[in-house]
Amino acid sequence: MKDMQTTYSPREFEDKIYAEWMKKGCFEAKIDPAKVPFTVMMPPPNVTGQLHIGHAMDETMQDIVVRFKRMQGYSVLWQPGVDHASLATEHKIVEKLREEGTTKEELGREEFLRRAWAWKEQYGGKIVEQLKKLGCSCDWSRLAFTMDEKCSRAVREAFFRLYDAGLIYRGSRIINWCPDCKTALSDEEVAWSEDAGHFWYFKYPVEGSDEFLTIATTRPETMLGDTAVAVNPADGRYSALVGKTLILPLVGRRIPVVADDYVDPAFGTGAVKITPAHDPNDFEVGLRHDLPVIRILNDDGTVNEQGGAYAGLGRYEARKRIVKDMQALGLLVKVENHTHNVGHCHRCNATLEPIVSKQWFVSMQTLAKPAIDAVAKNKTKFTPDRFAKIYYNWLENIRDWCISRQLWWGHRIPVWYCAKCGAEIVTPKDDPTVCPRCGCTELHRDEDCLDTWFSSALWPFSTLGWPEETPEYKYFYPTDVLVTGYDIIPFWVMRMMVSGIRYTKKVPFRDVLIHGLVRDEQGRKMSKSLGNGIDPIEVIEKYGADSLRLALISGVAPGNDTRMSAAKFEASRNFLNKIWNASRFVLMNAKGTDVPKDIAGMKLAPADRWIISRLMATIREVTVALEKYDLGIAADKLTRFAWDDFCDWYIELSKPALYGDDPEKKRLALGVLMFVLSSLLKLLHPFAPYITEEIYGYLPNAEGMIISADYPRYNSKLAYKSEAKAFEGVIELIKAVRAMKVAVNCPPSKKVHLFLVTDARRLITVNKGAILRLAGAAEIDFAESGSEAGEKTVSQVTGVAQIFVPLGDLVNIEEERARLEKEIARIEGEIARAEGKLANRNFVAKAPKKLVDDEYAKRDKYLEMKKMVEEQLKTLL
RNA sequence: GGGGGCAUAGCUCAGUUGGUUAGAGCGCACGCUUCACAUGCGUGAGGUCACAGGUUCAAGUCCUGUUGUCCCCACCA
Repeated sequence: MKDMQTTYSPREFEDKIYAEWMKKGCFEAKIDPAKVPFTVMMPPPNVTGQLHIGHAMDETMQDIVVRFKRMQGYSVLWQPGVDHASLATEHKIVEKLREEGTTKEELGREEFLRRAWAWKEQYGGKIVEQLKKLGCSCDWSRLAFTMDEKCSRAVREAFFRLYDAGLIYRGSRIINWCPDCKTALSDEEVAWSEDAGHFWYFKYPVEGSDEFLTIATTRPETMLGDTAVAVNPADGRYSALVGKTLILPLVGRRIPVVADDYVDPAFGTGAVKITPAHDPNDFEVGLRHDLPVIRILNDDGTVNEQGGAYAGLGRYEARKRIVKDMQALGLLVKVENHTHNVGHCHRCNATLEPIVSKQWFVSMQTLAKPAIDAVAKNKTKFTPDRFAKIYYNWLENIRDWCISRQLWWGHRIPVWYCAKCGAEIVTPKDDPTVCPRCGCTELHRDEDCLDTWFSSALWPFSTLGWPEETPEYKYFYPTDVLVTGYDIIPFWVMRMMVSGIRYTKKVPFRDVLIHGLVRDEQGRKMSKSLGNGIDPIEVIEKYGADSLRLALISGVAPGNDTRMSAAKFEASRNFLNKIWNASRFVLMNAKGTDVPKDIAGMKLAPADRWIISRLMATIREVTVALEKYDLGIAADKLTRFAWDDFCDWYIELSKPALYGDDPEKKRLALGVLMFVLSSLLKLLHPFAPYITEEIYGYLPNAEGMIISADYPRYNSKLAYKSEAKAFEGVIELIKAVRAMKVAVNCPPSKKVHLFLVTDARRLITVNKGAILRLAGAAEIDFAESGSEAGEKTVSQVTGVAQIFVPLGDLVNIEEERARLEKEIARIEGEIARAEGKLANRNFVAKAPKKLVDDEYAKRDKYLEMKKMVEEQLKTLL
């Protein structure tokens, strides 16, 4: 066995260890009837995507839970996969085609798709390699893709079932149209921003009079499609005009003035031009008043033939010309600056146009109800539970979901139209060839694709083979926990719940663990335009994957956003370096000593029992925290135990035995060190899999790999509560001596002589070596009183002993007296606080007895301490 | 307009069903080449837990309100 290197250098072993895990099939999910399954579905990253820091956090959280459960003995499936991301991917390919000087239309659908698949094969899946670097322990042999055969079948089946139930329909509605991507977007895909714009006031002449009606608009070009002007029925200013006819300027169309509650009399002029084809509210008004719908824009955002003289102009050019022309006619009243919310394409950021268009929709209301109930009845629980409110909020106000996209990369809508009779044909499996209504064989398939989220919504079961009742599906479904960010609750969580319940009659997951966003050092969102993103792969190269993982979950409360910076990676790296060196220390000394099998049967010293007691407490705390998905708390408890208790105290406490000449004591100390170290490594493994696996490999006779080890379990026989508490007295004593030395400027290297007045002579004698070493003392004498230490002494009262240190000329009597007076003041404060509480009759009567007793004991302890310090002070007068 | 988050040490944040003296990391001060580790060790300074009420024997924690701040939804043309 080679020795460990002096510093933690993750690059030396991380890749090697991952390769070993893969080689041994450590992540493979097995259907094992003897075990309880535990299933997690990885939110599939975009196939063309790069791992960003947000993914890294999401995947780290999943990996921690999954490794924990695997070690606990569950049969774990962590299902990985990637998403075809229809719009994002098609956008990239179109860009590339543009660079080559061609377009998708020129290539044609078939050739375009051939290119897209080739591109996916070449550039896709890079993210899989990045996930491996992070240490993700998913079952790669089951890697799924939302467009693979399995998932495509599920999509087809799901579409058929909804269509068959009348829950999918095709209709003309106002949708969000991206003129650059030339596709519809769902409401959820719209990115809103406050943009500076203008408010143009136009006069529309009233037919057969000299009057005008003034309206205000932010999009003058849409006037080409106006088919009415609306006013509020209660608005006295305009009541005479209701029912009259206006002449739409520039176009000459006769349009009515209608009364509708939708109009806010206090906003603008109180009169609204109505363009049913290009505004969702206007569309509704149009339906109520039976107005014509005149679409004036082409798919690319240019004005169509309805625009008369403006036909062919781009939307902004048309706007300019119309304003100019209105002004020329004297119909422009005024222009105001106006900032308003404008929708943008989440992919290309182009300003969206609301356009009336024939699209496919899923009616959501009936589907939403069971999904709401499932959470209300706790069949699925959100962690933290406040996110259930957000979920309800969405589902209770749900609108129909536009699922058609004018794209080619994706699941083509499985609807055929008969060329002869126009019948719509939808089948669950095979493509139809004959119209069932008229027998015609000329069928045309719908040109459009489904929204990517339609297939993502099926992810928890499509990956398991649904609609087939595969063994995987039966064993691993429903899944246990879904881990994702709060930003995709509406896109994904909600839709998985809806589809899962609809198709499988079961909730797709029992828990939803929601996390926040990773922000930059200044709390800003990371974005390409700001260039403030942190590349997780760079972090891994510099600090190691384990450091990255720890940094991402430490000090973060569930669901909260977190800021990342180099300081955090360094802190984690420093901690892991500490673990590395502590392990190195133990293993260097252990030289083949095995981890003892029966720790309780050994003759343990007080310090041993203390560290084992602390270990047990930590096991319990960490396990409880992990079961509640409190990853930040779990990591904190582990860090405190590892660094403070084990490294700073126990290792130092064990040195006298290790370096002493009693082989039995040495053997015992090594046994405890090995036991605690191996337990610690296991506890830490879900958080920092690489370093723990690497160190585990250095343990003598370590059976296999740490990944397959059992997670440590709390053992009440090893709790040693009262003994551990007693030993805290020794720690307190050591700390007191150190502080005394600092207070009187005694150099640490100068060993002092301790005189102790104490009842705990046995405890101190047993731990004498450790006390001498850690407190920086040369000798300990027990005394009946401080005077035995001489005239000039520094003293301190602790719970276990009264400490006297003769420090000769080093002691400045004045300073020491001041120090003691300060100490008395502190003690008096404590006494006053305790007595105040005890003077409260209600406290004594109503608080739990233990608390009251503790308070009495505390008061008495401080009264005693005060007496002792006062006596000491007298000797200095 | 509707909903939600946050407000705790100089900075970034924890604080697990209300219960000892409110914690960590970084920073700061002083001191340490102690044979695992200076990516370290020891000691310390630093907090009226945003504000005002309330519930309770007991509130950083629960309730109400106020202020500040951030986010999501809605989208007044």
